[in-house]
Amino acid sequence: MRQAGLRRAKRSDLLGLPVEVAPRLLGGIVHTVVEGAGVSVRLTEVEAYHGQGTGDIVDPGSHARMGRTARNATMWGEPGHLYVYLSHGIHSCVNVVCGPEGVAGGVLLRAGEIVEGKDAAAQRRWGALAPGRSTARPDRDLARGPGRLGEAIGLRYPLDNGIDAVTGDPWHGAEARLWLRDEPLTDIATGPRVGVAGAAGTDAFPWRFWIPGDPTVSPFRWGRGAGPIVLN
DNA sequence: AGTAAGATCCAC
DNA sequence: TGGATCTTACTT
Repeated sequence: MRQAGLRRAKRSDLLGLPVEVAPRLLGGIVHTVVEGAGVSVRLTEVEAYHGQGTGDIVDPGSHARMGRTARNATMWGEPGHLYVYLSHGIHSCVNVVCGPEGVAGGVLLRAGEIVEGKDAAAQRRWGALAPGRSTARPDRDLARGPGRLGEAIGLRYPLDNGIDAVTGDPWHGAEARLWLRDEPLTDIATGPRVGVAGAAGTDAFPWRFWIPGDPTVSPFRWGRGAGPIVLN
């Protein structure tokens, strides 16, 4: 795969704080080959997550906020690997690990546009079109949301957790490669993270980054039971 | 050992 | 708006 204006990510590209790395991933591409099917997604929405000891303040919305555990171990490892976790018992969500080894951090891939392998992605997402469903789902929904993106590119918890997206080395029969823009985007929107409880999901942590106006960006919804925090 | 909540999605 | 579905982490 060769894309104009893009280059393969180097591990050093991902050494910084997640909140600094996240916007540089926008417009980049994650390419996977899983069970023989290649799919590429152009990233349009991401979120930064730190950890205990990462940056000036602890990120209360991070899986790594309490320190290293078996679950979040990948977040503490070498940058450029993918931290894949199970959300709500159903969805495999994907992060690009960043920060130096020994420091927790990652960027959640929240949404993107499938630019290669749409048929394979649609098969994974929806299978054969269900009888009685007359209209095909729009391409924009293939990877519009972190659970949908993970399913579209075929990465699964726990099998693919830890796969290296810098080298692209095979990992349990799958491969993943990360491409970055030669020139990072400059027109980027930021705001509070989606589905994150408490102060971590407010403007106190404007760590969601997206490409303004892109139709594949997920719709913003306040977390369940939460609402906008109105300051006096 | 029991339980509550979770970086979500979909249909009603 | 609520149910699915299961892992993790915290409580007893």
